[in-house]
Amino acid sequence: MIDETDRLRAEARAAVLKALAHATRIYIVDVIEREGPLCVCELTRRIGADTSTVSRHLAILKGIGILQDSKQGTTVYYSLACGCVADFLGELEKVLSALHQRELRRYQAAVTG
Amino acid sequence: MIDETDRLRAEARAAVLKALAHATRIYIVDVIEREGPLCVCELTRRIGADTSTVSRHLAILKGIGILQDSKQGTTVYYSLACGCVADFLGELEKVLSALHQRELRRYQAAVTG
DNA sequence: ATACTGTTTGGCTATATTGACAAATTTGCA
DNA sequence: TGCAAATTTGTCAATATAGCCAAACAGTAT
Repeated sequence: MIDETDRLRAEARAAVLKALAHATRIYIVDVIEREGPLCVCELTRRIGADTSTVSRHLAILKGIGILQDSKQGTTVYYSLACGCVADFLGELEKVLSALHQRELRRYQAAVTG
Repeated sequence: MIDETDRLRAEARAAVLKALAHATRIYIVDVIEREGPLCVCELTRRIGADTSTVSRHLAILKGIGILQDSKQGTTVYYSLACGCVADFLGELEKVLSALHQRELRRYQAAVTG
């Protein structure tokens, strides 16, 4: 049976991945990483969903510790809680392009017969 | 509104993250990365779930292109389809420990008052 | 106090995910 | 041919997730 340490590690990793595993949330992290802190209303404008929906996505990212918030008046700005996320996104992008390469090769092979 | 390119990138990233965002699946990838190709029955033994459940998790990972399979008799061995996954797991681990550090500091701050 | 803006939360429906069991499939072998 | 082992697939119930609307909440200014 699976080792207890391995199981706990798998669950911790899965929790972080789950927090990021949504197009809206990964977009939020990406755009904040590129442009710096943004408020809920600005993110809502860009995403085009209900404010409440965006707020809930932000709460998830804050909950896991990836984002932090700071209030200025009625406006809440969200920013990255740790720089490590940028490297993570970089590796994710590498995985993505590797998978894409494989996809292309498989397609070539299928066409070539 | 959100840029079309950004939206597509976010969805592609989310798809990969979703495939990995489950304790059982991230465990599977991790153990195969450490020990090499393993068959469904061996993985089932370690995970302790129904064979059909494990098989479905494997199908998800194969579907996104992270794993590949090869049949030997009635046995199916699953292996990593690309080495890039190891680096990805490494960065994930860094994120995790950074979040853990923050957690600790927050705890310290709470105790110290 | 009232009104206004920005944000979060309650409540609900719709959809997706997970996991087990049973049944079907594939392959090897007597 | 027929049995056994390994794996996949059909089906379904339980649970989780996502989204919206409406309502509550927090600041700011009139």
